[in-house]
Amino acid sequence: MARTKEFNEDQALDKAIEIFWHKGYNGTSAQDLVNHLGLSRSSLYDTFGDKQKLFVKSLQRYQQQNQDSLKELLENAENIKIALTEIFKQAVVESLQDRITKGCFMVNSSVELAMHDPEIAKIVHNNQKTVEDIFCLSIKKGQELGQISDKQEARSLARFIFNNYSGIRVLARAGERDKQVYDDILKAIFSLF
Amino acid sequence: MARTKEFNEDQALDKAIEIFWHKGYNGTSAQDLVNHLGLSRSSLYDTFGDKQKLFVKSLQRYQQQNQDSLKELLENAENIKIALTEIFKQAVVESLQDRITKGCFMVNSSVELAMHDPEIAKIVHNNQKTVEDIFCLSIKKGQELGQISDKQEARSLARFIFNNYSGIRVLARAGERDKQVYDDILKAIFSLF
DNA sequence: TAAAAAACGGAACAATCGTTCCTGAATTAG
DNA sequence: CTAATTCAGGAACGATTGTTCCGTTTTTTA
Repeated sequence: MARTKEFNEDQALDKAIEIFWHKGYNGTSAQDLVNHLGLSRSSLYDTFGDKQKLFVKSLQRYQQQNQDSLKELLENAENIKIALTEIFKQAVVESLQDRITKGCFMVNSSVELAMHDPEIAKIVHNNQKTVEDIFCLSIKKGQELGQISDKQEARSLARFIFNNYSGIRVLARAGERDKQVYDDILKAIFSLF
Repeated sequence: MARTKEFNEDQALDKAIEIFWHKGYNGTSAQDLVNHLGLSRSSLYDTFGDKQKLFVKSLQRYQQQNQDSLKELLENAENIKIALTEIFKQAVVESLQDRITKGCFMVNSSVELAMHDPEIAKIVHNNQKTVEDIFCLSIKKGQELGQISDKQEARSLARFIFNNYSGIRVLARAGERDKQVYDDILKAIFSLF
């Protein structure tokens, strides 16, 4: 009876992620969304409700994507320590090649919105806990395998890793383009493992 | 001949820092500024030009205040390593007692604006360089005094410290209130020194 | 073919945005 | 006292904000 949906909702969400990530929530106007998603105003509002709902969906999708790839990367790793360094090196590569420096969508949203929007705060906290747990489990495994020093508790190391990941993403968002700066930080971080 | 200025410009700037810090640039309206600074719309615009100029002046003042106190703290320290841990412990205390979690005004501004406002980007980069240098000099001194391990280069450690400071401020901004989380991070950081 | 739904384009909404301008009162120094 | 300047208050500016609504076209399936 009815016409079938033409655009893929997830593809639209990926577009939304891009522009929210780049410009932030307050910096992105409804017109920006229309232009970037390639949808009409009406379709956009019919499909996603309003700007805030669209943002929340975008952030949740981003979170899921990142957690999945992180999990996969660490679970399939032969050497946990090497895998962790690879994750950071990858973040550095992205930061350097990013012509429009976007940083991390989750970090950006934390800073901009967590404080004023309880729904965003919930997502941020959930992300923090989940990522921390992923790190912690892997580090424990690495310690059992003798790949990572067990001088420090796994939980402490996981939180430490998470903290430095945030820091690096802020650095990238601030526009740092000197590879040496990142390399210095990475050197210090992984001298601990 | 003329009436003298009644309000102190620096006091007004301190008020501006407060609200910009709390709400961000885009989140702070002209009306917010009028209410919080206690100035009339006209006085505000006569004195500071426009919103962007006021923001820049606020951020510059914040930067100066922080760099001064950081410099003083480290220069007067007997033991550099202890002084560094004190700086971080202080940041944790502030993060925990901050009922409205503000994080760090400089970090917040980096994330929100550095990418879209070249003037802010300049301030952010200048701050990064300056703070890094302050850390680096002190760490060198600490290494010469045998208070800090010289296994790592001072420059690398300075950048590492800066990175973790950013991370912690993001964590605070995101609303983290569990002291154990901060303590775990600090423990890991300073096991390196 | 007819009904149902999807999508578009665009007009229109009230609200808020940053900013400018004007008036009038307050205060100062000559 | 007078001229100059600083404030407050508020009206008003055009622009932009997020959002709603309507009319039309397109596509689908029963």
